[in-house]
Amino acid sequence: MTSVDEPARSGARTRDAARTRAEILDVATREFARAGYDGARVDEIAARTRTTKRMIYYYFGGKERLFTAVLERAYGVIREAEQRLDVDHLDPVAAIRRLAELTFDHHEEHPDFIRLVSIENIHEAEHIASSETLARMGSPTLDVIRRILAEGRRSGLFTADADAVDLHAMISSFCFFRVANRHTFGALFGRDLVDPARRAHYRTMLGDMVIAYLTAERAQD
Amino acid sequence: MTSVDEPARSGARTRDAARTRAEILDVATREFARAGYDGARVDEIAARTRTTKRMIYYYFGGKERLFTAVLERAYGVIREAEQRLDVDHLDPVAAIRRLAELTFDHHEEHPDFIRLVSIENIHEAEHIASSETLARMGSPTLDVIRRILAEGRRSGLFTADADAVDLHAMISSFCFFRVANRHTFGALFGRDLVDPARRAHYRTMLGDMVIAYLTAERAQD
DNA sequence: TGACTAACGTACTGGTTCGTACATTAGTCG
DNA sequence: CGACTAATGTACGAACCAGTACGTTAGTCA
Repeated sequence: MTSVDEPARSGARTRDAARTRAEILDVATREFARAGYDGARVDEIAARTRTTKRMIYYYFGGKERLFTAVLERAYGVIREAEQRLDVDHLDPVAAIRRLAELTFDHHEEHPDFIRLVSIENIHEAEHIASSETLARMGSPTLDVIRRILAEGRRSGLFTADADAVDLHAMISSFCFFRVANRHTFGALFGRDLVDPARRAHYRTMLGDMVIAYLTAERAQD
Repeated sequence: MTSVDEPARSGARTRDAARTRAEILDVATREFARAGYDGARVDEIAARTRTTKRMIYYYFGGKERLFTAVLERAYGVIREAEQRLDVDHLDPVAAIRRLAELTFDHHEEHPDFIRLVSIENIHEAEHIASSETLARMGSPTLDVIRRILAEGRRSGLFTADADAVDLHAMISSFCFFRVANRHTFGALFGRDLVDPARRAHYRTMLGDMVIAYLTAERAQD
């Protein structure tokens, strides 16, 4: 999540539309992630920016559309990270592991993003549905997974029945749950899934799980 | 989720504390699951029961404590299902599969429960933390998993490095994500994870994944 | 440099929503 | 059967909160 520049030359208030917009988005991301859509307060967002509530309506047109803009930017960040990934030089096993680790790392580093996705699901993805930006934004990862799976199957390493979208769901499940549900899981089972001391363990476990699934022999359905 | 009895003998309004309480809980479960904690409306819950808002405060003392009561009952339902499970007669591989399928089925059949857990995580499990009922309520599943893993290791079927809590997290991840994130996942990747036509596929995939992980050979850490 | 517009601020409103004060009735037990 | 209490209903208030009407200033370009 790109953050806003410094106070813009020594105290003197300057007009800067881009900066104001970005600052509102930054603060709104935190506020929506903190309290959910209905729990978030437009006044609170305004108070934490150097501008006023009026500007939120001026630039975004309302709470609903502000939330949509927040989502668009948050998804944009992970899409960028995915596009930067290069696994063409790796063998299929290492490539899948690398890809899974990218998701693992991104989710861990962006808990606000995870919370926003949870919130958006409570609202049945209505904001995504109404966003052209998000509709157009495909997933580079899916193409990468497809290429790796094809190569893995060709070389006889992977079983034939794995689907790219399913595999993406499998990887995301583990990474998402660990961050999204750490509070209830911790409270009920007494284990902090995001404890730094166990980070490497879970990162390895994820790769082991995916590779085991892809390389296991099993009856075809 | 046990539902409330029929209109209580032919129209005539009778006083029945247990029934009123249960009816409020039923309706509140739906309302909180529908809209989240802050999105839920106490007036709306009252309107959908045969009693009034006054009763909600009379029995539960407030919105916050009503939500806690809703959580307690929802968790109680899955704990009951877990306790009914009997896998002692199965071999370790079949037993783990059966256990995973129980979670899979329960999550699919109780989307409201999944939503409540998501909502509770947004609120950082504060209601669970304040509930003695939930604190006392351990997880029977964990004991079952421990027994199966021990048996699996002893017979040489399973690798030594699998932990019961981790395995529970792995199974829950997949089952939870599929239901909780179906909206955003569907909107972004064009696949409905809860499509009945794919139900058997994902149910098998879950078992395959877990068994593959448990039976794979890998370097010890 | 003056006019024009994008960017910004203040103050307010109308509706909503949690919670409660007050009044009432059904069941029960001595 | 009369008194007592658990259970229930009505009406209202006070705070909150999304959104806006109205007014002002900074930058820019002819």
